[in-house]
Order: sequence, then C-alpha cells, then structure tokens
Amino acid sequence: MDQYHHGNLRAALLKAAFHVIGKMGVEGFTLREVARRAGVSHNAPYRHFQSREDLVAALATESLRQLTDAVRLAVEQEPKAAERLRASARAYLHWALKNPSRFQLTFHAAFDRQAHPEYVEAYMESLTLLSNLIAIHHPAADSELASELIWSSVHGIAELGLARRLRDGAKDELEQLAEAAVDTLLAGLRSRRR
Amino acid sequence: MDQYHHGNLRAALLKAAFHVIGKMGVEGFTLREVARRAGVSHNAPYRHFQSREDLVAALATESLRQLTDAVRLAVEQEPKAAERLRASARAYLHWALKNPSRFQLTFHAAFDRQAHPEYVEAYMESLTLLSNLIAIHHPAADSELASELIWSSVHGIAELGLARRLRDGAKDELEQLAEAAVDTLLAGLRSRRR
DNA sequence: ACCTGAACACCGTTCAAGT
DNA sequence: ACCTGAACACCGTTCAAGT
Repeated sequence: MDQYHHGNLRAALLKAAFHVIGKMGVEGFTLREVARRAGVSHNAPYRHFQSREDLVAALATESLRQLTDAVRLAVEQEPKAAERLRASARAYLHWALKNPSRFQLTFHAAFDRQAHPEYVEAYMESLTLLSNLIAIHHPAADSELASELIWSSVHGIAELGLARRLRDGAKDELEQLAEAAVDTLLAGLRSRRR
Repeated sequence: MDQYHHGNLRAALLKAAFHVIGKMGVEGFTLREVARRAGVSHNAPYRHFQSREDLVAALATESLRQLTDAVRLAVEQEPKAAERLRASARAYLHWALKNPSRFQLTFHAAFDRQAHPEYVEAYMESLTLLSNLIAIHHPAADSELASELIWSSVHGIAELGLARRLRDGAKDELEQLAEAAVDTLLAGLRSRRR
C-alpha cells in the first residue's frame, strides 16, 4: 500500500500540529502526537523538521502570518478610513481570544530567533501593516513610536486577558478596551505633539 | 544520616525550582530536575505538591508577588510623587527583562486559575497598587479604565520586547518606551475627559 | 510525616534497515 | 527520498516499602 505523502507531508504535519495544539493546548503538544495525527511513524517528521524546536518555529511563523492576515482582512473590510485602526485593534483581540493556543505559540514559543529569520520577517511585516495604518491618523515624525505604543498596548490587553483566563463573556469588554487604548494613545500623541 | 528536610522542604523546592528555570528556562524545568537540585528523591516533591501543575502554580504566584514587590519598592524609593507612576513602569520593565523566565512563568504558566485562588489574589493586589498610584495622577471616575490601560500597555512592551529576544542593549530603550506609554496615556485621558 | 526504589506509560532523538 | 521499528535516556506519576 502506498502510504507515502509525496512531498506534502510537511504541510500535513503543520495542519496536524495546529489541530493538536488547538485541542490539547501548547503544553500537550508533542512531536509523536503530531505524527500520530498525521498518520505517520513517530520519526517521519524528522524528514521535514530538524527537531521539535524547528517545527515549533515553523508553527509560530505561520501563526503570526495568520494573525497579520486576519488583521489585514478586517482593515480592508472597514469602509471608513478613520475607523480602520480601531478595526485592526478589535481584530487583533478577536483573533487572540479565539485562538489562545496559537496566540501563545506565536509569541512565547521557545526557539532561536536567529536561526529562524522568517519569523522575524513575519514580525516586521506585521509592524509595517500597523505603521501604514497609523500614518493615516498620525502623520508625524514619531509614527514608529506611535506604532510601538499602540501595538504594545493592544497586545498587552490580549496577554493579560488570557493570563486571567476570562470566560467568553468578557470578549466584548476586552475588544472595547483595545479600542479605548487606541483612542487614548492617539489623543495623547496629538496633545503632546506641539 | 538525617537527610530530612524537617518541613522546610517546600521552601527548598521552590528555591531549587527558581534556580532551575533561571538556568534552563521554563522549557527545561522538570520536577525531577528540581528534586535533584534540592537533593531529594524524584518523588519527594509529591509530599508538598499534588502535581507538577501545582508546583508551577505556586511558582507563578510567588513570581507575581516578587514582581509586585519590586514595583512597590521602586515607587517607595522615588521621592517625587509625580514621578512614581513612571518609576513603576520602569521597574516593571526592568524586572521582566532581568527575569525573563520568571516573567514568562508568571503570566503564561498553564494551570487551573480556579484551583489556585492565591494567584488571582496576587494579581488583584498588583492591580490595587497600580490603581492607588494612578489615583494621584488621574483622580477621576474612570481610574479603573486608566489602570487597565496603563498596565496593559507596559505589560505589552515587556512581552513584545521578550518575544523579539532583544539583546541587553535595548533594555533602556524599552524602559523609555514604557515611560512614554504612561505619559501618552495620561495625556490622552486628560484630553478626553471633559 | 517524610523519604526511597521500582515500575508504568510516555517523550525527543538516533540509528540501522526497508522501499 | 521517504518511511519504519528498535533502542536510548529522559519525563510525570503511582505504589509498596522503609524510618
């Protein structure tokens, strides 16, 4: 019987891995479980990933791209230009709370960043998306500062929200808090820029 | 030979655990390694902790208290009342970057929050410290909102700073960013409160 | 009460072997 | 190239036994 994955095993493993972390959390994620889920032997993954860390890095990079895409989509679907930055904050929170395992993996995965430049690239791409959005609201010299402040703030709301392990009911509350963060930071930046 | 720990084994295990996560990171932390470090057999810890998760919860709670204490100390040592909130932000960043493993453990440890109310208590105590600080700068009805915004923002800067795995040189930069976050949020809150 | 050693079912990783 | 089974040194947890 031809059980070979003919080169798409790598993709199949990533898919299986996302399924596993979604179901068992980041802690329950093991190479062997992923292989089991993909229907291959426990060391078939080594043909595509040098180590567990290598697979984790690939997952983190892919997750980060998914988060960026989700934010980008929300921005594009928002007709009012003035609302786009707030829409991006809402989408960021929404994605983080809906995919807590992926969010955790994206930012807390233990792997050597230098050995995986594609992760850093994905990170920069996300920052660029945000910078462009902010340039609309805050066309000043310190738009990089503004980007870092806004991203950090929205990110921190997501992190603390997840750290407290909130029930789903608090989702809207957190999304509103993220909007408030954007509004307050923009107001603060305007009042201090003179 | 009397190798008994006579009731202080619990404290000895916590100390050993902090040493282990500091040296090997959160990933390399295992019950057996902690026991080894404390000089006891690999299942002596079960006399004091029901499971690995239980020990992790105790460590996270203790870490959170240490972070709160570090911030409190920095605040008390700042003579100018107007500078205390900024000093707290700087201290928060400083502690996070100096103790990345503990910081990660404090906020990302996987354990049942409901089974460990002492963690939630420690969290609330930290929030209270911040609320009191903010009441000085921003004596308004929405001081709870202000607390959440400021904590989230400073926390997010620490998280993203660690996620990017910055070299030590960027420490000052991040502490300054945290101060900028506090200033900008306070300015924004003032301008929007009318 | 507090600690130990043996045992169980796992894990990541390596290696020799199969197509 | 791609996959497998056996083996190694680990891990968390349980259990019967020792003081």
